[in-house]
Amino acid sequence: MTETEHANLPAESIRSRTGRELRAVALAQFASVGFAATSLQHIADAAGFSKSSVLYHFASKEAILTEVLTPAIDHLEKILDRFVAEPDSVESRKYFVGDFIDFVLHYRFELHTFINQGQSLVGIEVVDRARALVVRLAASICDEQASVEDRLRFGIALGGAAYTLVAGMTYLDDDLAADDDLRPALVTVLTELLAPVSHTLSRKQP
Amino acid sequence: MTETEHANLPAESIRSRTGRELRAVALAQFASVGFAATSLQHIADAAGFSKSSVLYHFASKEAILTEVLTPAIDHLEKILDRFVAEPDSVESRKYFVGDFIDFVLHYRFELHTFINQGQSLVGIEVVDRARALVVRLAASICDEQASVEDRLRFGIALGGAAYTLVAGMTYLDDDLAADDDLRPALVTVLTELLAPVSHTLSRKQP
DNA sequence: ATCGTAGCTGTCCGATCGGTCAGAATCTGC
DNA sequence: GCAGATTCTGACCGATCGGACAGCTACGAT
Repeated sequence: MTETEHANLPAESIRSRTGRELRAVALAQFASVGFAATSLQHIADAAGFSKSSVLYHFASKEAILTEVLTPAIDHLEKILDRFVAEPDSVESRKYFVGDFIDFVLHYRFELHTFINQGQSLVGIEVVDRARALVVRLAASICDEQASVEDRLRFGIALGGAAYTLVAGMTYLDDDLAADDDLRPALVTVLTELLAPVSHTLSRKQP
Repeated sequence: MTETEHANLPAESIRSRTGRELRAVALAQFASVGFAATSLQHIADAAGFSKSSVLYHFASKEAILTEVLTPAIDHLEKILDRFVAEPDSVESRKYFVGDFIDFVLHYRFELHTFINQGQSLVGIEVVDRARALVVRLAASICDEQASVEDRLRFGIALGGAAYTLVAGMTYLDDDLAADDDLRPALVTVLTELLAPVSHTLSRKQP
């Protein structure tokens, strides 16, 4: 954002600025140490506010999670809807993989949160919605007669991508890489992983 | 275990039987809902004992985690030691992937626990030991000049396998498959994922 | 029968947690 | 400047947590 652009924008309200900061801090903590291990006090401390201030802006801890995850889940739903609306083809597969990778790169922390903690967060509406989307995603990539290997390929692609962009970063000496470097590599690896699966697909879940 | 074998074994002591049951229940819960979200009371309820009984058998919650994870980490260390002790070759790689897959299949819940919750459990000695092993594993598969794609391949292989055998099972209609079916599929997929990496390796970490 | 020990339990404790609420501080529009 | 609204805060609450500890029961050895 250049100085010129800044001058043309309305000043951000305190409420939306504080809310934005709190959401960012919360998401980072949910993704790194988990929802259960993230306390409101930790979020408050990391953002430089009081716990009461956190609760002024969000009705509850769960409400924070909902606000933090909803944009990602909305987006996933959108690209999945588009994918299943088209007749299955190598082209539509390819297009979807591209969409999915952009999604993963953009919403890596959200993805990591609901993928790796989904089981402990069952019953929370936004997480249940995410889980339903994953089931639908699985069904659109692997049909009911999918082989063990196909299912593994899907699971490894999804879980591996979710893991390696977030948790995996803590195991390597450096940050993983810039998105510009990651994207082509992800395309290569995920395309390769899922390529055999595409040859066995007989139908797509609507 | 046949009846004959049973007759030749000393009766299991109450202590070791109770301890075994508690460990099994704890591991299942640590892997499914996470360490932080698993309470001693939950473990006790699931195993049919009181919380005090849990603490009679284990000094603390952390002590349970240590006892539960140590066998897996010992085993991972062993196969990794063996791998790095040999000169790098396609053969030793192949052998290691086989060892690793057996490890993953046998210790899937332990792996899932320390892979996906490592960050929230930093500072716990057994987890730090596991994390150090993963760093060492990464270094033995990817050298310092590893490409972005190689690192991704490693991360997706590790994180994906850890995820799909545990959490991934909750997203599919059925249990994934028997180990006899899983193993060859894992060999295929992980070998394929890591095959390009093997061609770029220049040295192994001792 | 008696004693010591293993195994188990309920009660209690201090700490932490998510959340409530009243009040103070700051901001905004007139 | 003033009043009202917004934002922020500290004190407090009940619930849950990991863990300490005393006490009970059952069992095996003498």
